[in-house]
Amino acid sequence: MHYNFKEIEEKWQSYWAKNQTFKASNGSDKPKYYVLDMFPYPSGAGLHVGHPLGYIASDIYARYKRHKGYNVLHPQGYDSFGLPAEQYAIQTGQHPAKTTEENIKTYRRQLDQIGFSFDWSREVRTSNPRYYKWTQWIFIQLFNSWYNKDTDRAEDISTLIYIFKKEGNLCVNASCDEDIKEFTSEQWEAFSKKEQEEILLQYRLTFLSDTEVNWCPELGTVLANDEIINGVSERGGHPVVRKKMTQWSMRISAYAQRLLDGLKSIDWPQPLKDSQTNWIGRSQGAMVSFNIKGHKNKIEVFTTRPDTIFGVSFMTLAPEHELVSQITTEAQKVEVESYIKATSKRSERDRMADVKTISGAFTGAYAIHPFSGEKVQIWIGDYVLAGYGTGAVMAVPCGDQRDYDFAKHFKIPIPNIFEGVDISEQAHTDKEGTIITNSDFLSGLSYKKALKLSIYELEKQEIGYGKVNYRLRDAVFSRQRYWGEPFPVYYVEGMPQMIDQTHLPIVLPEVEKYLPTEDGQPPLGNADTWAWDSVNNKVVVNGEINNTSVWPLELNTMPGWAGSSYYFNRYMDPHNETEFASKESLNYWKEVDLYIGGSEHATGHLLYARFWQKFLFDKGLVPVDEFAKKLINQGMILGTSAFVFREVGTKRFYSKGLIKGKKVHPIHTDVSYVNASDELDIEAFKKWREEFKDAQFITEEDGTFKVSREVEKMSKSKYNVVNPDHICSKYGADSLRLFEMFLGPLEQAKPWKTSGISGVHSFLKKLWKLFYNGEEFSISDAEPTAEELKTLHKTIKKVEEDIENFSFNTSVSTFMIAVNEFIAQKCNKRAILEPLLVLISPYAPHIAEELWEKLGNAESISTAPFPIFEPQYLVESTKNYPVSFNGKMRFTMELPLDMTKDDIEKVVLAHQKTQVQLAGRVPKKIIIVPGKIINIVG
RNA sequence: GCAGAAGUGGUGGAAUUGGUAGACACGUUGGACUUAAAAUCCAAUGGGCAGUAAUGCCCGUGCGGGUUCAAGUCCCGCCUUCUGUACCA
Repeated sequence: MHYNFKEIEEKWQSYWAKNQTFKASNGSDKPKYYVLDMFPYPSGAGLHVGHPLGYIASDIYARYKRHKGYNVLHPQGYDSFGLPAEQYAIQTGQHPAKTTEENIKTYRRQLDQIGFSFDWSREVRTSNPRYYKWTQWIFIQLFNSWYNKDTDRAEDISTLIYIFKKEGNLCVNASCDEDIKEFTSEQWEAFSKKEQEEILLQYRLTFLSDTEVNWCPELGTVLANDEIINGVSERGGHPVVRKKMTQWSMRISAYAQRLLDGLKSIDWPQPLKDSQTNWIGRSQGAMVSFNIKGHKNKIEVFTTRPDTIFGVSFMTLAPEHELVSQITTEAQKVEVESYIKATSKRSERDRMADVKTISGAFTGAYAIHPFSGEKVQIWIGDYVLAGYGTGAVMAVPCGDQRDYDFAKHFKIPIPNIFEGVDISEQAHTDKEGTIITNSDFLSGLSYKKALKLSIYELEKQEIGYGKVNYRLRDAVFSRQRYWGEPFPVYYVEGMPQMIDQTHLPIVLPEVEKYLPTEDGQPPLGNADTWAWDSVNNKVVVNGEINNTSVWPLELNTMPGWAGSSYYFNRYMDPHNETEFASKESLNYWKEVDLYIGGSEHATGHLLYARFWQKFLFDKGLVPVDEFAKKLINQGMILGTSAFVFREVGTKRFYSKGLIKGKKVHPIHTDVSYVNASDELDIEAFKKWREEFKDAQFITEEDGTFKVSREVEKMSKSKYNVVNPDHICSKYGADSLRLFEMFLGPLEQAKPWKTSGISGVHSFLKKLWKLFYNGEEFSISDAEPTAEELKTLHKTIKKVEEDIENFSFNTSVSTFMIAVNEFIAQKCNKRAILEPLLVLISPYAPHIAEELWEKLGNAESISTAPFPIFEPQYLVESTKNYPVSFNGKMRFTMELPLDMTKDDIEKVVLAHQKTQVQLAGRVPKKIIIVPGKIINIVG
């Protein structure tokens, strides 16, 4: 009977669904294991073969852990809020919920046909009100919290109010806004309710503020830094400008140090940790304030090199710096203003693209060096960024290349403060091994000592203080979009009020149009029923707004990362209506043991999720402060594009071998019209491209027309997308699963070539045939031979090691070797093939279930115990030694493993081939590593 | 510029602590079966040289050095590609 994968796969997929085979329970005698995939955004294009790669790997691991006796949680869901559904709604008027629902159906069908062992009873969708109720709830918790630096954790806002009442804010050490006024307890009590609210807002972990944001006019929304690539929007490639807006922000900066420290405790890929470390951007240094001659204002700067403070010969402010207009002298006014005008015109993108051109202007003002009292010129220049540090730098041209270039360009003096260092060509940026000179009390000191002493003196003379600075900015949390979580917020006299959590969820209102309103309000501004009745606690029509009991609701929605920042906790208890997850379920599952997903989320989702987890931990809402113990980034699957060559100016196409010397133009052709030997189906191509239906095709001598191949990112526009549906219907899900793993190491980017799938497909056919004698299912209960046991146990050993190391590609080879050997041994013994099926079952579960059932097992193979490796079957008595001469292997010799070195030496030297190799020479040295190698030197 | 990863046959890729480089596949070539095709099976397949042949020799893991009895693997110096990030004071 032949291997009918279609029938088998449908049969077992419905069996698993009907019997809820993979349903996990919150409690078991077995140890727990939580395997998670990054849940997908259900896009309209459906899945291509690149998407399931990580899901297959995690599924293999989850199934393996079940065989190993674990209670495995392996859920799946959808990150279903997002821009594409909204864009589609703008174009067609179709409600995003409907588009999303349809896309999810496609995704589910595609996922189901691959045979994943997901526990679908726990599915979550971020756009479902029953889910985003808890997203809104967490937002409220953040609003009601502040970060106490003394206890180094988030605390309830009531503890802050208590302190304010008791002693004002003078002794409060909090992560908060920078421009906070000091007040006493009496002053606090004297503030109006609104004033108190305004102050508290400066401390809350989510807060409203006027921030410079990345505004994308084309998309009509704000973008986060990680949504911008090279100065344009990640989605659509539209220009992005800076704009001031009142926005919700998340005080992630409060957690900067803990986010950094936490990286040490988690097993995540080093490149990913590095990019988070970079993104957080910790730098240690000092704040220094410089007095300005003739002004009472001071210029605050942050520097990592206070040890070089005597090398300061000028200061540079960002053109946007607030002091610029105040300090510029009459004489310099025209020059400074025209410079500011010129730089503000330059887009962010121009500034980034052009870092070589040096530009700036002198303000005419002077600062006073805090130690030497000398006059220091104050310049403005666009190499200083308004958004980093204080927007001003103390320039040390001898120690910083940008300062050096600026000084050279504007002929500003470059004093040298490094002993014995030549700075005539470039700045000296090395710290180690350099001695400071010409620096008053710092002269003669090394970098380390000078650094310490300079900070000590700054603090003693109250000129500055040591400080740690982070590049990490607070995260803007408002989006001017429709298809996102609404905020549980209404406004009373402009002050935000949280809706009581008992009234959640606040459900997204219906709108006529999904575009921003004509007066520039976000899309929710189009809603008629979007006001909060604070007496009856419900959403009512806008007409009822009376500013006494009915108030306007927030018009922004939350960003895409809101829903994905805690979903892994929700899977633990997804149907709970009273908590986002019960204490018991959280304490049982604790954290994700294995998380698989793409590295593109390094500084987005994976940072925000860690932030929320730490916050929830501080509030005692989750038991651990890192949500994923181990993380693996699966590599991208690339497409193998195909090109045909068209002669320029004609309708003639030339086969790949004939283009030499001709003027041809490559054109992408759809990869489905090309076979494994790179031959084009000309008729199919003509049909596909109407304009070429009468084109001429010049073939090779053998009559074939060959295309040229190139590896590129898999994308619709390159016609190189391979749909898993086609693979499943032609070869089956088990073949797809095996092949995706066989392509190469999980974490590596690798090209897809459909032709290779015949290898794994014929492997499955061979496996099937092991159980059949012609048409008859035939299995023997005879005792296995030593050879058969050896093959089985070396396979068990290798496969187990490979899975533990996530080396899935090599275990597929191991299966092939095993099956090839069993065929050679003509083995059809139950004692061998039954354990073999369990080994293969995580990879190719359908065929394994079918043969397992045919062997007479009543229960699904999915919880059958993993075979135990027994080393005794691999014990060898002899070794086929490679015999090398001067390191080059010449021949092999079969020798007993218990032979002594002396005996081996004697036998080898006596060997006739050894005599031939030596050709009369006497060996200088003989290296014998028992069980490994023999090397004769001489 | 900075950070990270990687360079092995025609292709994807194997190769515990340094110990027989190219496992396993794809592709290619030849053969068997077939009216034919598909499917299946068998054989060969890193490059070069010599030999009728068995076989033998030389060269080979990006490049140049080094350590070692022995290097894809370790050390030093380069080159190239990919990914991320970028005037971060």
